[in-house]
Amino acid sequence: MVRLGLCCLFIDQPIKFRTTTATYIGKLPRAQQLARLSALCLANARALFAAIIFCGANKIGCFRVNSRLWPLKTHPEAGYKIADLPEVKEIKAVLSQCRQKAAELDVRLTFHPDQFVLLSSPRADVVAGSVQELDYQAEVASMIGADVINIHAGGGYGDKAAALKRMGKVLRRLKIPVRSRLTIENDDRTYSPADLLPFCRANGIPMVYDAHHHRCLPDGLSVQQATAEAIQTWDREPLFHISSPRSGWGAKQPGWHHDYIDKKDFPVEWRSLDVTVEVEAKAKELAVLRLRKDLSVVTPFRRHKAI
DNA sequence: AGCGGTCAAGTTGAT
DNA sequence: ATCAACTTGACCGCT
Repeated sequence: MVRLGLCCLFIDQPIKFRTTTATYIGKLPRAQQLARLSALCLANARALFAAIIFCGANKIGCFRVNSRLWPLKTHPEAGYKIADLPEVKEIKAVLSQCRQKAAELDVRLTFHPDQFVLLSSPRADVVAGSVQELDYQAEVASMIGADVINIHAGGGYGDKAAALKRMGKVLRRLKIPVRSRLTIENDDRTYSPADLLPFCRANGIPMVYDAHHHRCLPDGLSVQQATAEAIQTWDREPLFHISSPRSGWGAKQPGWHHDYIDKKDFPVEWRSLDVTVEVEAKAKELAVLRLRKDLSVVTPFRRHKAI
């Protein structure tokens, strides 16, 4: 019943996503920059195709796509349009194959923009950069058929209600490809499910429920309550996150991720649900495969609702 | 081939 | 003040 998801990388499979640095790219003439970036984008498109094949063959029903699939896409100097890359046709063709293969194998695709994407920041430049990054990820998401772009609510800035209000105003200005995919996840420091659920309901944003973060930042809601309320915010298959603490729940840093998932950390309330659970564990595909074995959950042939 | 230094970005909490 | 974490170590340049 539960669809397990793999996050971004492999440790055992020879599937690698490549990247570069702005410092290195900045030393090249523009034509060489674009040639280099083009090669990376094409290599990453092919790696994504291989990742989808692997997931399909191993009954991993979801794959989270690396934010750097197109490296430096929104960088102020090195940034580029995909149409400017010499191999744009090949890149688009492979990504189209990714979409088709993911649909055929029922591998759900998601994005999780990194920590710099903050719609609640009081700084206009931070919000503008965040929107640019979301536009980029939505461009790729549209090409490959990904239905989720999941972010955190950001910092508290000493006044969480004001921060959420700022984010609410930004939401109304997002373009459809971003807005229709955007989800918000509870984090382990600032925003609990109780903080986010009213906001998500009011704004029609699905909430990604992370049970590990919820344990790190409790709010009076039980796992069962948070689960039920999170599901209510979704108009398609809900998305949850699971991870285990590196050094136990009593450690100073329970938020740090372990290599694998301790099956006791997987909420029993989730076992019979039709949901996607992304596995955040450093052992990557090995952790997903071990967790499925531990849970004796077989990913069924069940399609999620695409956008 | 191996290894050390470096990498765009924001915010938080530990040290 | 610095650092590590965050969805993730990868890459360049020197030896």
